Amino acid sequence: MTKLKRGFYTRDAVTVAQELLGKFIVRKTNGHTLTAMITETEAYKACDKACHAYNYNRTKRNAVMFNEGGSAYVYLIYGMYNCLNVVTDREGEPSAVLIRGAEPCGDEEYMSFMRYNKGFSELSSYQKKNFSNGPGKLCIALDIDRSLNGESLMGDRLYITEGREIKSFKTGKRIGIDYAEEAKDLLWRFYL
DNA sequence: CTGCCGATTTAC
DNA sequence: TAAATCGGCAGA
Repeated sequence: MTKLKRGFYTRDAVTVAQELLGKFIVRKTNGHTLTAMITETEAYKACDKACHAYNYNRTKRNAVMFNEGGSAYVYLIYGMYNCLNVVTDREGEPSAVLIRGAEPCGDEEYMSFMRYNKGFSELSSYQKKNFSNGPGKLCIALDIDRSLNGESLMGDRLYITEGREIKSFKTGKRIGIDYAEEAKDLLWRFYL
């Protein structure tokens, strides 16, 4: 599968969020190549109160969001979970796409041990259903943490490739941002 | 330095 | 339904 190039990422976050559906995340770690198909995304932009870089406010944490599109933004939430984002748009325009969910489709066995410390075939149907259907779960399965913050997606450790052809997708309000006032009703969540 | 709270998950 | 658990950030 072809690795996505810079030009894919240097566009508006909402566009990138929609087009990321069906693409494959590839993560190389400890000699393993883990793969998962993206099934759910959310867009975040500077004009949006739910965004870490709202109003172009720059902090130590969100610094990579100001980069040119094409790197990873990984942050810790609730003190214990990592969330993977894809930085989008041009340099100086802080925006990103949160990867909220993905379906395992390559080296499930290794991912299963990362997540549940047991083989994929031993998982209950409940565990399979909840394998990587949330941002924190996804990062556990793919062995992603803040050491990958700022990592180039054009590199070899973490990147995204062309994927499945998507005929249609659903749209909704973003999750967990009730504090964001008027921005909370934006339909910037996309899923299959 | 203090204190609040979050782009969540899981277990009770 | 609530606990777990800690870094980021604002305000003093």
